[in-house]
Amino acid sequence: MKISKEYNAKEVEEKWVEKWSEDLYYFNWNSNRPKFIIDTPPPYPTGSFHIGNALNWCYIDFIARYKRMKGYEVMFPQGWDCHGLPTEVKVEEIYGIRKGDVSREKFRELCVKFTEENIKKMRKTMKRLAFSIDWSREYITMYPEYYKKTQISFVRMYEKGLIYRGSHPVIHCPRCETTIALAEIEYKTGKTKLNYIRFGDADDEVVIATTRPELIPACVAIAVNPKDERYKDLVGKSIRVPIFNYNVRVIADEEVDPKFGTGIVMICTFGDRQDVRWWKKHRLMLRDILTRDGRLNEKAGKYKGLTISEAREKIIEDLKKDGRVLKQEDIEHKVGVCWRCKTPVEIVPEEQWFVRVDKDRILEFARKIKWTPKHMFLRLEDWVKNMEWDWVISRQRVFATPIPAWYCKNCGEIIVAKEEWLPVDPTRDKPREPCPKCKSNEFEGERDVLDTWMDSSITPLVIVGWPEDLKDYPTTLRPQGHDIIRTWAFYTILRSVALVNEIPWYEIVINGMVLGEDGRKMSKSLGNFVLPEEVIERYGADALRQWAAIGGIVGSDIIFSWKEIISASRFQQKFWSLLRFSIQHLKDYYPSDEHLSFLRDADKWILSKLNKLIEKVNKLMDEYNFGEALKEIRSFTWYEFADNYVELVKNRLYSDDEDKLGAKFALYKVMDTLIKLLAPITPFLAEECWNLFNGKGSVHLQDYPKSEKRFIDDEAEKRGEMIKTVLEEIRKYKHNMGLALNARMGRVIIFSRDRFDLKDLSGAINADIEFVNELPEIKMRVVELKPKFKIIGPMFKDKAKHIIEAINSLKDEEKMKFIEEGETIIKMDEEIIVKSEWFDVKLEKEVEGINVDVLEIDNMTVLVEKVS
RNA sequence: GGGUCCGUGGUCUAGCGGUUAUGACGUCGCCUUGACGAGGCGAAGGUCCCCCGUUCGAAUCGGGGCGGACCCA
Repeated sequence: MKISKEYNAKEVEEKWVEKWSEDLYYFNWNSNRPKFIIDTPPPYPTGSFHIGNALNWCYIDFIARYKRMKGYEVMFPQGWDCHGLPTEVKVEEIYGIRKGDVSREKFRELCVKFTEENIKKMRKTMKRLAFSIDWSREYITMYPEYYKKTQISFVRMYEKGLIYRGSHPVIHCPRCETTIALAEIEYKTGKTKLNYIRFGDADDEVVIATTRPELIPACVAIAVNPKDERYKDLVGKSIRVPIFNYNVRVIADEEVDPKFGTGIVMICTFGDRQDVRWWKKHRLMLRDILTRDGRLNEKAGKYKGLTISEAREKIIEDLKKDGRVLKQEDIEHKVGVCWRCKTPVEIVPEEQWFVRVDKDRILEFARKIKWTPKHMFLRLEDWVKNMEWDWVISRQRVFATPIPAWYCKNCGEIIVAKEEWLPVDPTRDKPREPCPKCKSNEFEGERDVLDTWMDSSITPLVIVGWPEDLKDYPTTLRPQGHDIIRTWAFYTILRSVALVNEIPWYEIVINGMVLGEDGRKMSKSLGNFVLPEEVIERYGADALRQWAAIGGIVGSDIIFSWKEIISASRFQQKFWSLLRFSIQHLKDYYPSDEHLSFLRDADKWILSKLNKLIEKVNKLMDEYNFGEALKEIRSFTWYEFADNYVELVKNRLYSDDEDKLGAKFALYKVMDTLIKLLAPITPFLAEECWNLFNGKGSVHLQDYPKSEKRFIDDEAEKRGEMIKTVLEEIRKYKHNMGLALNARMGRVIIFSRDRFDLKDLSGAINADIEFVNELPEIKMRVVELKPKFKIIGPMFKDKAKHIIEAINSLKDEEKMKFIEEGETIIKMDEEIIVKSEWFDVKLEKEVEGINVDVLEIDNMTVLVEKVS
């Protein structure tokens, strides 16, 4: 068979994408193998599988493929978290409509269609990247069979009293016109003005400082710090609110910062979360002045209908006319914005659905999960401990799972659907029973829908058969990014505890974010954005996968780097060349233990190193340290196997000697092993090589290599290392002498106490080599005595320095005597016997009378006869 | 302001009590050697952010700075 000289990654990969059968990765509940179930992230179907997703999925796939080869029945499912604002926003954009312009059904339909197209695109990229997903288990949260489960989870939690309807201030996005969760806020720094505004009348004037003058009509109290001497007398007084002419009380609270502004603050319903805290604590009244599309309402009097920023200008203007604005300072402040549309959010009082958050219980369960890396648990802990509010799950949108509830028109009773009624859309369907309280049949369907996290926080349950048939729980592993610990990880733990009183997974592995080549977050606006498709087009999927493995450790952010991609693809070329070489020599060869007797030092050396490599790689893969694992594989392949072993045995392989069987045996073992070790990381390269090398089945169905003790041989390794060292030194020598590396050279004489196999070495350097015991004509001089601190340090502690100084100050002939006799006596406070074995000795040797070059290699002296 | 992670040749990175401080990319020189010129062989290049301490010995441990990233107020 003709094998092309160049490895064409694109061609090979596209071939295997076509050829691989999808059932290669089907999960079977009936298998006897131990189960390994991965709760994979259902991405949001944006239509583009970006490089950050790719990193995450590479890690998952490394684990899935590795565990499969290790004998596990691996479930690698794939879902899509479809619902939510971004799609609604996108659909509104595409069709130039607002959600209210068409019927709910029509709007939902448009969203579904849009999402389906996006999923199709992303699926294609994922297949091209060789992710070993079981596509037969794909779930799509916007379809009734899935959202029915979301609704069941809602009903069950409602029945347990874990979901309730209540009135509470919530975060509201005026652009999206919906409530959002605390976790969905982002903070942005911006400049604003701090306004000093005079409240009250002539006899009791109060100057407050605020960044939000438009909220003056929502002012319900004025607060000062109780320790603030300046305002002692103010507390308890009633002060008039300017323009709106009603009175509010002055209260005292420790949380007022006396250093901010004037130290007097107005409390509004609601300017920020601190206002909410004060409002609750002091049982203040409520003045809700905002409409849900971000305008002021009738409570704001003449400012009714103005947007927040219009109102701010107008009110300041009016206050100025009245001489009530004393000062305006520019300040930096952080403002909470909607993480989807970046509009500043407001806090408004609302009737909403909430999920109770039992912080202690969630943390108790979260602690039972094994976190990789460990410190990521702290992020969750930090978040949970600082939570003040329950989780708001109702949203005023359309494209989401409907809340299965109605309100009785007659008596106002809340009717939550029975499980057997699900799925339902209460805006269309009716309850199947009359109102249990008043027997009325008139209902108002709930128009609010569920937070998308309600869909995606039950994935570990859904993939193992809940609610019909929960087969195996907790699942094994959750892989995800650190950006969604406070959302997805947190919600999933909460829901698992609430629904089945269990942790959702035994382990959670957190991956980092991908940064652009400039080290900043990858984003289109920064121009450092790279698409996986672009990398695949230029260097192939395996190269991208190698980058993912090697670029960083799990948990830390990783910088995208074309250099890494290039060096990955070079490694593939190198491996390909090795494969071609091996195949050429291994035609019709199959390893047999009968060939063990033909193993020479070089063979034993590489086999020993190979088996140690297997041990290391297994351990590293178990720890999800893919980078180290791949580095070990690469450096063994390149620096031990290719550069040295192959060079050493070439001569034997091209000869007719029977001991070429030893070389073939080792060559076969090494290639067979390396292909399998690489399979989880570069599945295409491995499959192509396996197909040419072995021809039987898929490499992905093979067992992962296990280290064979019988090949681990430290003595052989030592001899091999000596051979390798001599080879390298002679290469260097030839290079310095301007000789071609394969040029015939003069006789080589090695003076050494150790003996090793010279046959392959002789072939590799193209020279005759022999050992000698005595080289009487050599004169030796001690050049350096390098102390072995590991020995001397602990033995002599602080005296070590003096002993070393004493030894180094010996005269040349005394040093020589010290080496020959093996010890000497140093006089300090007492006499100390110092052994020469505590030092690394560097000798210089000179030869008289022969025309040779002398090489010092470790403990050997190598003479190279000069040929003129 | 709080928490977490991190500062190692030009760039990125490994090492986390004793190494000649790892490797990649880049740079320079030599070589078309029977797997590989998108290759091979070799070389140059480092105050391991700064200061103080622990120790016989610190890139590595402790303390304090300085700087960066992320998460949260």
